Amino acid sequence: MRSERGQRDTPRRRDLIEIATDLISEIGYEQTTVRMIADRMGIKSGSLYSHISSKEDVLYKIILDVADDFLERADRATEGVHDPEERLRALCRSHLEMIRDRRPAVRVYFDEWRKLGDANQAEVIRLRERYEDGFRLAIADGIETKAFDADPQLGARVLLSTLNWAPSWYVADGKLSPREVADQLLEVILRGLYTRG
Amino acid sequence: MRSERGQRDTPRRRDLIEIATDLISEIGYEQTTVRMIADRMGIKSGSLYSHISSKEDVLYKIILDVADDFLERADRATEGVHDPEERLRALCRSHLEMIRDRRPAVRVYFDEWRKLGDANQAEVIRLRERYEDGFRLAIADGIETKAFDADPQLGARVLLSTLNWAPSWYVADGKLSPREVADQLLEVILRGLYTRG
DNA sequence: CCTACCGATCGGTAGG
DNA sequence: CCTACCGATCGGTAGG
Repeated sequence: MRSERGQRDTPRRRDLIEIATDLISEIGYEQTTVRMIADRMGIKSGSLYSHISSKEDVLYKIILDVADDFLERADRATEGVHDPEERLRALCRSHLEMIRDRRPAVRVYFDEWRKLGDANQAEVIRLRERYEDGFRLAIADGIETKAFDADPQLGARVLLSTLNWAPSWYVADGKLSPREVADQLLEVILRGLYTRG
Repeated sequence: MRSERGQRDTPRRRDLIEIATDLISEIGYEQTTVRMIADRMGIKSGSLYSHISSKEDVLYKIILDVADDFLERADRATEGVHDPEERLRALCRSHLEMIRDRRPAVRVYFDEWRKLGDANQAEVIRLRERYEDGFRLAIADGIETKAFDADPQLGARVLLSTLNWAPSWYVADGKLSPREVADQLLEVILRGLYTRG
């Protein structure tokens, strides 16, 4: 039962995860060695294994945490918001805020999830689907209330593609806030979805 | 001078590149070993080096070729087309055709370009920028001729994000042709860019 | 294209 | 958390 110690959430383990997140986001999961992580922690590589059970465990922890955070933020942002357009706006803002707040972890989430084993990968996909369904539902609702007019799948595809690609173009340099960017983005996309009539 | 032999474009070398493309697209660059490539060619791993000079050379060849192909197809597709909207339509169709025709190589292009060394990476970025500029120019032209009304950067961002993310959602399963998908996509995005007046 | 091998490095473990 | 190490595997080379 001693291996359970490695799974508990201790401050030292959190350090490890944060250091690993930075490294993996910079040079990739495969190129990040357990020795690099240990070096930055100021310990020997063998000592890592009193905090973790394997290298993949670290990756899984990082990615799962991002998936959860995306979902939690989305839930909080849309709490009590019923208008479909306002829901979409809140979801987009929340998404961009997440990128702003946790850029390295978000990069790992998008770039490295394929490196997980099959079971872990399946869980991440499940969470991502649940997250994206929030967007799809808001768009479908918008169409039902006759505010939008378009293939809901197509509209969701355009919006989610733009958001999923956002780590490549959205730099939180202080010039534009997540709120402003989300509003600009939705101005174009919603106008495209609105019925002409 | 003997190492030059490894750089020439021979049928055997083309086999190697194709096999490597499939492997890398399936399991990633790092996980693909020179021994796996050699196995699929039916030779020993050491013998690979009469065709290539290094593993990264293979990756660079694959990615550079995709970047070139994207550009060539775009040039051909827009030859003599002057209307901005028609140019955009041709560019989108060409992009989706490329994904349909060369999916594994395209995946390597999008997923693995960061694994290249700095110099090679810079060249790939240069070509990608040139490719994307074709889209940006068409949108800017559309705005200048008063057909579109929006921040050209924003419109290009939405369109290019959707296209760059397309390997994740566009499956050429025979149901929808690149032409049909491009038209549907542009219907939403262009409507979003069109001025209300 | 093969045999035979290289130095380096990898993730991970045993036993303090 | 350390020392000391493990078997495995990596990309690549020499010399046919």
